[in-house]
Amino acid sequence: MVKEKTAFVPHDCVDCQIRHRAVCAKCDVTELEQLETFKYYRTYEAGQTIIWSGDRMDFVGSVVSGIATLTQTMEDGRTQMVGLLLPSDFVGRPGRDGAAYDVVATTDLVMCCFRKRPFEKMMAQTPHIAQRLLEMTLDELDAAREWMLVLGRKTAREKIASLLSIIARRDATLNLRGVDGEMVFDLPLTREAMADYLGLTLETVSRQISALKRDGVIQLEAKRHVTVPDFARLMEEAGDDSDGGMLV
Amino acid sequence: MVKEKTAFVPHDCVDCQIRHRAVCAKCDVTELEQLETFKYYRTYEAGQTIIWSGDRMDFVGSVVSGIATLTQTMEDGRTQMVGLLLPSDFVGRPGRDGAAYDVVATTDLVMCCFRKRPFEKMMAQTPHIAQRLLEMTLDELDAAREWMLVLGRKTAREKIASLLSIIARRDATLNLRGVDGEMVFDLPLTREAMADYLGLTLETVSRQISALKRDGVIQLEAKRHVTVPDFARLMEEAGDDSDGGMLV
DNA sequence: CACTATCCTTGATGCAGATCAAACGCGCGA
DNA sequence: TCGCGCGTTTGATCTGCATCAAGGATAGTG
Repeated sequence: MVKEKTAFVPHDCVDCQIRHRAVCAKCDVTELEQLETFKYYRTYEAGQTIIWSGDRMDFVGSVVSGIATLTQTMEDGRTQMVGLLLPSDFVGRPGRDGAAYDVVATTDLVMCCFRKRPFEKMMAQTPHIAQRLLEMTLDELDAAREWMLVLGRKTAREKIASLLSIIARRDATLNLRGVDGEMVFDLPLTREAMADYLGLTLETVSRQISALKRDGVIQLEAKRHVTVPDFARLMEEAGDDSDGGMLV
Repeated sequence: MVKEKTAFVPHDCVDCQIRHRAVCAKCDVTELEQLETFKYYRTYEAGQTIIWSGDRMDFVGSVVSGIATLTQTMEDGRTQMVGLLLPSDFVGRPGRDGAAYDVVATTDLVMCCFRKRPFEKMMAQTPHIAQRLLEMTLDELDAAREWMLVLGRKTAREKIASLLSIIARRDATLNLRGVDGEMVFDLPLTREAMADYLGLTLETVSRQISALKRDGVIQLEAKRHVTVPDFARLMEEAGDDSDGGMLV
């Protein structure tokens, strides 16, 4: 891991990269100005825990850049990832003081934080914020339910293919590319993190990735760099119907 | 199944049983009156499908009485339950036209429906509704994530114990009883539905229930009537920490 | 009353994925 | 340059749950 300080530029909301997708997406200029009065930025290094489950939270916020995971852990150490936080995703729950999950940065990460009390107060008065947060939460709920099908009913191979197709699709949207033909991207997760996401062991993840590679569904270089020659094929392997099951 | 018509009394919002927990919980009298202009009731029989995945939805609504399930199905027939709808739970997603899941009544059921367009329009103008829906959606998201841990990391025995403890706890809150010592309730689901919830086969569900009975964790009469002599013991079997992991 | 349909239980067997174990490759610091 | 640590791969073996198969209990029906 390169340890030089990531260049970090706190910025105005007006030219924020995640502005159109984050909680503040619907806010007008006045509302943004109000938000900025209790806004601050924080950076985290790859591997750093951002929030411990059970901790008191005094902020909520959005991921600006980087990737974080949301995980639950049982007493005996079994862990399950329950969410993957990408740029623009929201962290924290207005109206609740304790954190329900561990949040860990898997890459260097920048968060746009809002002090919790003022944010809650503003949310009560600003329908735009509550409305946007509702949309985002409904999307997350759909994603969680999609994931329940993966966890409950798919085979190890299908699970891996599902994860790859999600990452590929997300990466494509983020970079404004289409979802067809050849796709190339980097895995943002270790084998262990993938296992935690999929309810598998890291050995099984490794084996199934090797199998998909052997069968020509994917190619990979340097363990993390993936090429999908035929996305439809990957979708088939995931057990999804061809259109990706995306709803409007 | 007794086929006589369930007595059904459509009623005013003011004396509605689920009023304080449903989407309309925060509405004042004026808002309730407005809601009533595009409200109607529908009844369904046990086993009836309320909504087919992919169908166009022209209403949203709340379960008034009875129980329904939310399920996803893969092309080859594998199914996963992704939600259990109890009285006061919300059905449908404002802003989306197609249904994402099958909704099936597992008992006779009454729904309070709102025509979708007027509801969406009112929601845009009535912060109370969007705020309440946000709270409810956040709760569902937490439940879904809790369930991801169950699906991804728990053993069959733990899964069954988890399901039983959820039903027991929910039943206790519904009937204003405490969560300690002996608890008695009826299973609202068939073995097959439990299997679909837990990502198991119905045979495994049956075996594990028998095992829990044999080990004295539960007693049961007539296949569906459950007595839990010691709730803490059940929680242990579920692999949860003793307090039930409930957050404020 | 037998007849049928559901729902449930129990048994025998097989297999997908967990577990245990070893070793590889690469970047980094000494 | 060597060696160490981490992420990863691969192999051997074990096991929890699925699968296949049969039969029991209960309620509704002709």
